[in-house]
Amino acid sequence: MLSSPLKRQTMSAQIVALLRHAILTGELEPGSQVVENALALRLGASRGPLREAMRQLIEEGLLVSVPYTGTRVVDISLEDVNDIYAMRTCLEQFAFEQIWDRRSGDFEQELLRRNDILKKAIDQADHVAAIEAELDLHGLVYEHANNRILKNSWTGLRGHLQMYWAAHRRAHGTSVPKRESHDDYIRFALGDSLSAMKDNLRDHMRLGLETTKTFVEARSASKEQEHNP
Amino acid sequence: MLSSPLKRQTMSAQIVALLRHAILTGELEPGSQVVENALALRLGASRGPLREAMRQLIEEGLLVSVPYTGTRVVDISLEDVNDIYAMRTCLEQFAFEQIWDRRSGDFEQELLRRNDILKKAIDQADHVAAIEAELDLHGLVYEHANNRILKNSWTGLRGHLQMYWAAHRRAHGTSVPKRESHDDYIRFALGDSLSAMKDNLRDHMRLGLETTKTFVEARSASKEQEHNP
DNA sequence: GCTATCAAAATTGTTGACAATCTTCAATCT
DNA sequence: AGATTGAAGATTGTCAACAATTTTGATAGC
Repeated sequence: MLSSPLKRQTMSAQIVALLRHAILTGELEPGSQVVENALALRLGASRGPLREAMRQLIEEGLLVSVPYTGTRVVDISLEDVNDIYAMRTCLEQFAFEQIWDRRSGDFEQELLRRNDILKKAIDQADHVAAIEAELDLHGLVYEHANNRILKNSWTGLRGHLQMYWAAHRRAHGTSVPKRESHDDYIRFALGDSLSAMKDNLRDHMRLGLETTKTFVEARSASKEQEHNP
Repeated sequence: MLSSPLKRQTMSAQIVALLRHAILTGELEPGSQVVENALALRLGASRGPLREAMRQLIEEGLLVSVPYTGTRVVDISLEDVNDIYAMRTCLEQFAFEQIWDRRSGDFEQELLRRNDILKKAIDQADHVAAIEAELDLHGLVYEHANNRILKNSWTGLRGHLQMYWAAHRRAHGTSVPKRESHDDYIRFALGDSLSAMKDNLRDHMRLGLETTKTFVEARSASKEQEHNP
């Protein structure tokens, strides 16, 4: 087996991937402090590459830094939830506009495949996999839209959504998505009416927004109590 | 007067601002190589802060880097132009949707003010100022939309647009925007029909796209010749 | 003349030490 | 007690030297 990774990757790049994963899964909790020295030691790297990785994640909006005082994982906020879902509705509708007249058999096949993966994850009560599967399902239309900037925007939104959903799951062990929650989405995505698809999207997002919003509100309330015990 | 500088800015932050400005105005030409050692020396800083600044600009899409071989200012490309204008149309329409029912007198006043600034810059044939003024004019709706993520997306698009237009101006000294080019935009933005505004936006963008596209095509052709002399 | 090989140059990647800044907390003064 | 000061600690910012990698260009062999 010659398939060793060969290390052709720079250390910063590896750290970026590692840190991002840790943040998105909640291994590094939202709002928690990230200390360069400690983290560099734990990762067996020096502070230089670590700082570069952190700088990238800051730019992605996953970390926030105040000069000379510290860096933290971005905290969950109600404003951000609203902004994210509003943007997401806009961009996903746009993505469907872009691909609508050139949807291929490939697209249909892959869409169904990803829905299967989602259902399997839900059936096995694998919450983490279910979150990824749902995001992958929605990601397909962005991938097919053939617009690099749009895809990047989705990647950014996707990260924040994953973080929020993971926090939600940790707080109320319950699985976020229902098994049939995307059957309509699929049907309309493969159907004939673009405007019907857009309507479905708007409703789908409104539902997701409400769910996430109530969670964030509850969380903020309990955080409030922590400071006034 | 106690208002001394007081704003301790970190060196990286200053470099980011400086470099970004240099790229957007074309002082650092699209496609040109950026060498860390030389630049650090010229700026009187060390490579550490410079690398962090560059990392941020890479994430913004203004620089591209290949490990161990070099970093360059992002080059002008036809695909990007198409992507940028498509995204811009989508996002600016979305921004108008968001603000439409709560446009204030403040909004109107500021919109007219920015249009005046644009016209003055055009009258004085100050091309650089005109580019900034046009982008500032379009920026107003994003600022009022009250969505942090949307505003960030605009900032990213704005940067690339500025770079393209600046390159256009340098190539064909001619001023890009006409004096009355935004009178319709203003009229519809302050009018009663959101869908009319959206239509105007679509046309406005199509026009801009065509202009920028022909420039980029011409540029690519002449670049081609450079390699086959 | 063409290709393969290797050494040198150019460039970026990494490290550890040191400096600057902010925060905390205890001691002091009113 | 409450406010003020100052010193110590924690954390990030900066620097210069060194290592790793890729590219380039000259050279030898065919």
